[in-house]
Amino acid sequence: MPKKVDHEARRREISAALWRLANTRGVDGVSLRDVAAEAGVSLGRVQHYFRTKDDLLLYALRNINRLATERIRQRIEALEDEPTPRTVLRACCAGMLPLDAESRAGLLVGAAYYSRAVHDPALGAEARDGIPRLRDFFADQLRLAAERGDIPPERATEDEAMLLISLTDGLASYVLLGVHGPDQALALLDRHLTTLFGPARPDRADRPEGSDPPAHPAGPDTAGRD
Amino acid sequence: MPKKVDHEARRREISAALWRLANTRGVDGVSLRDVAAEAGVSLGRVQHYFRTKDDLLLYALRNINRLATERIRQRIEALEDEPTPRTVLRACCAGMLPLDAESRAGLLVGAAYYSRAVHDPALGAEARDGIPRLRDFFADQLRLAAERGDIPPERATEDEAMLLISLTDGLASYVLLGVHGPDQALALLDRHLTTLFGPARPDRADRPEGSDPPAHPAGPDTAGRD
DNA sequence: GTTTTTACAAGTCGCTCGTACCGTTATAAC
DNA sequence: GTTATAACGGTACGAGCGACTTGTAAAAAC
Repeated sequence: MPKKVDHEARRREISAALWRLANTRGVDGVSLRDVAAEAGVSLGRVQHYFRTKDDLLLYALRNINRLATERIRQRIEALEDEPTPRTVLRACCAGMLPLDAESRAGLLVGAAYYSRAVHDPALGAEARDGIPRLRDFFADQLRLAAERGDIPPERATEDEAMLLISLTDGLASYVLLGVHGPDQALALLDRHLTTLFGPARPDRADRPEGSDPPAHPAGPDTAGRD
Repeated sequence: MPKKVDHEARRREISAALWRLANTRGVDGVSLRDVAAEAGVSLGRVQHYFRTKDDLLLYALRNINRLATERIRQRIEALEDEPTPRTVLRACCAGMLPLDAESRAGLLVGAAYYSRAVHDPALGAEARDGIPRLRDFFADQLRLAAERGDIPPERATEDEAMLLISLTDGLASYVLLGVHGPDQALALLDRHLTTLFGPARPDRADRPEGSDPPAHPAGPDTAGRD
């Protein structure tokens, strides 16, 4: 047999090129030739590693989701040793917002996929299936918060979790559209969390918002700007 | 001069055909020939009324937004003679959700545009400019509510308005994706409004949600199902 | 050293796309 | 009637698309 190459690595390289292009042009505006050129390889190579264009698209979407999940997980682990549910939830939501170039790119590509997923069942299922897991995780955190007395028990529900996810998603999409900036989105998120948890407790390091200051001076989970 | 036709009407007919197709295939998946066929006219006619494809797309988007605005306005006017700010806001938000076939189609097309608007400045501006007006309107309603003592004054802000808009947008996008149904989205919206306004007041006809019932038995602003 | 198989590169095919152009008809102005 | 022009329908063009096929080099297996 001939030289063995790392298939998975090659596929990642190619899908990375796809992201870079889809980032500025949308998924539908990218051809296989574009991807090949961006990746600096031949069209034949792209087709060697992905049977069809849909193959490539699906693979890239899966990886986008995987990376996003990983990014959020790291954000959580980067928190202080014993984070409160509130801090965990804030880190999760912040991870879903386009706060830095990388997450912005990921969301931009995700948005491009979204409009396809709405019509394409295969993509739709892929985009959909992460949500329930996220919701359950959020709900767990809310229940934890209720046990600690941080929030009233009647708000520790899956509905409340879904509300938080939907809100964050809406905030993110408006950042991408340019309706408001990443910092405003974060401030709005904090405002919602404050109505949920009440003003941030003084026995905790995470700061609430005052009347108008930026609401997040330099927390460990605060990403840089766009 | 030859026979005079209603240009505006023709343009509307053609863009209506575009919507019908974009509804199931996305904007990028629709060609001018498709539009012509769907509208039952020749390609030449489409080109006669829209110089380029972008012309058609932009016109259709403007009309989508106009119709959506109109639909919401009608929802508000359909309310009881002296609606509370809460009722008005609920009607607005409900109007932004895909509750019936028409609004679902509109949002589906809007979603298809969204992923283009993120990259295309012209479309982006078009999609963006309605938001501030909506936010201001929401904020006015919140201030009105604060004057009536329905909500605490510190929540009658433009931030709170933006929060409500973002949440509704997120809810809508998840309905389109199939994460949850229209009724669940409405229930979640009501949950948020309840945390804002408190449990629905008994001196008002608008019903709150109980523990699990559909949360909106037969209000005048409750659209049919999908 | 021969064979076999992988990893490509390059070219080609059939198709669809947006756009441009041309021809025809019908009507309003004169 | 004649003419001018809007309102089309039909067709053609060049580009770009995804998919496919073929050619080739090289390394692992024997």
